Amino acid sequence: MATPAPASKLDPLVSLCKRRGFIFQSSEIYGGINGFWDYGPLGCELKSNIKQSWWKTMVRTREDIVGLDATIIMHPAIWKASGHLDTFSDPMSTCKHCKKLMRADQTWEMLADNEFGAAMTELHAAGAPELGRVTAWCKGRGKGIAPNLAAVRNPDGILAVMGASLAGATFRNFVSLLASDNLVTPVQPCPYCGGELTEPRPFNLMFKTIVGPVEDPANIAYLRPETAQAIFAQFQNVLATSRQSPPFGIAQMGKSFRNEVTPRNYTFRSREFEQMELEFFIRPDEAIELLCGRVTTLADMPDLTTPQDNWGWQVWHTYWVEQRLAWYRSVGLPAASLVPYWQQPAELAHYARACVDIQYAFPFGIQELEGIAARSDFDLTQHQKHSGKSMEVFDEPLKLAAAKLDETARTAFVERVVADWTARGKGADEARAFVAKLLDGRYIPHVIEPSAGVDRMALALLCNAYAEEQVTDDKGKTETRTVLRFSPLVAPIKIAVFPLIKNKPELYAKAREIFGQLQRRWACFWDESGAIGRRYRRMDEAGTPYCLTVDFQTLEDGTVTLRDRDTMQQERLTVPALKEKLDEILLG
RNA sequence: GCGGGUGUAACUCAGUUGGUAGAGUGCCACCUUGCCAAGGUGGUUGUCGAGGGUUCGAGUCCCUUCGCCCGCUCCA
Repeated sequence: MATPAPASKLDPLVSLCKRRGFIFQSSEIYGGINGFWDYGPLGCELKSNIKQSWWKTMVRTREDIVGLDATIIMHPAIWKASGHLDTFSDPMSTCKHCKKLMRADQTWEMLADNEFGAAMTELHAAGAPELGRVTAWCKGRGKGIAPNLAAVRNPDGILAVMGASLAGATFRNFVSLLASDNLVTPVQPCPYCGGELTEPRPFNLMFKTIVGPVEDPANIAYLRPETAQAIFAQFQNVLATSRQSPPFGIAQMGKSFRNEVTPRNYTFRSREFEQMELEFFIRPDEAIELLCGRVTTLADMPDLTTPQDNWGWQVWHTYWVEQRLAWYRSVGLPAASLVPYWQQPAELAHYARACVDIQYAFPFGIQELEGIAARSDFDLTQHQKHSGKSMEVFDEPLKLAAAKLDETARTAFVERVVADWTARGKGADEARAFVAKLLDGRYIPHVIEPSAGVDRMALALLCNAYAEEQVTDDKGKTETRTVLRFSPLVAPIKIAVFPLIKNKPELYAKAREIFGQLQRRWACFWDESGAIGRRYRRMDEAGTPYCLTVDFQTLEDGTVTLRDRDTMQQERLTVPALKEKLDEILLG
């Protein structure tokens, strides 16, 4: 009867993370709090290295992306405009029988779409439903289709009493009565099994707070559920001050908050988490056509290494997928562990033209690290509508290009765009207004959004790095060596410095001197206690790629030994040579 | 939110029919040590997840609650 709990595949890693100081449970001394995690001494270095690498790759080493650091709490209207206030706060119901959770406002629609609903419609359509037919169905097919419907569970008892009230009932009332155990109060039926649904409960996935000391509903604000909206809200300010114009991007890292229904899988789905997001603003394809004559699409098999003026949104989107994959590889996730997933058209949000998830093969399943969405001009348009402020850019080259068109070419272009838009289900008036602006050099930029999770990346790196290996010593004794094989680029500690023996003052002093030098460049760790082998193994568990040991030969010729974490081999080299070597490796 | 499992030292775990908590590892100090969890000596650690109840007495039995893990919903 007592089935043993299946062990989590993450358990050994969770244990190591606590033991070595990577990750602790938040508020542990008070019993913890669900969905929140703290990063200890090694964990915060790891996270910091991830973020630094991202920032360097995305912002510092590019001329077309600039940074932003916006607040976590913003004007609540932002979340109205973005759609979060509506989509993040659906009332939900749970079926008391089959335990499924669903949006309360969709239960009737779901019912209408399935076999259960069809059967109900048929029975109800008889006008004044005949008890006999209803009873027959409940005793027959109903058992398979809606096993938890009250009338199916107790057809004779319930239906006998209920006959009168069923006559003349509306469809919903009819079904609701059949779902009712007490025969009187209609209950919401579960579209999956006919069971009774709970009262709709508000499910707000956004954290609410109050701005100012007065606890008044008028002062309600939200902790941001994503960092990206601030980028849109500050779009015009950045545009005006950064001397950038599309194509260009705005990058931001920071905390976000979601009241997740089920925080699970260690830090993977946390309620407070950190994101690294880019909004890369591009010209609409119609503008590219005016500027370059035609739009480059994936069908042209473009070279994706260097951005080109004639790229359309599709090429930009794929470019960013490639760029992001390259970054994951560069910080140590093997290409084979990364699984890009192209969302099917039916899965896309209504505003998205394409979305690729970059997934990692976690021990608990293949899960998303980053989503790269082509969001068209949806977000900026929303903010323009809600704020009343223009989100357009003025594009001088575009205006000049448009001015060169003669009357026939101009008309042809307009008609082509209108035809294209109406074919995609948009209004002709809307299309004409867009073209008119475009010919004047004005448009709302489209956007490609690579949005990555810092904590998820940290977890992926930990999972990827974790290894237990069997090592056999000189005496033939075999034991397990636990090692975190981080790329040196993200390793919390880059190099540890040991005096071979601590009770020889000259040796000790020399080691301290070298440690002092190295510390100015990299995250270093000093360890003088215990045998040398033990110190090496301690650093293996911390994922430190190099250990430097100062011995008696150091005093003679200035060389030290450098021990490699992965091969456990040593090489002897001078301190300047070592600095050069590490610089080469750690510059990335 | 629902169901199942689980919670004892920093980590891994033992703890009998209820009788007042232990092992290994780690960690710290000293000695020893010329390079892979070496040896010796000494030391350190617990609201037994929390709260309540039953009892003369609860880590152990009952109730409540919280966290974690495993399954249903979410997508950074």
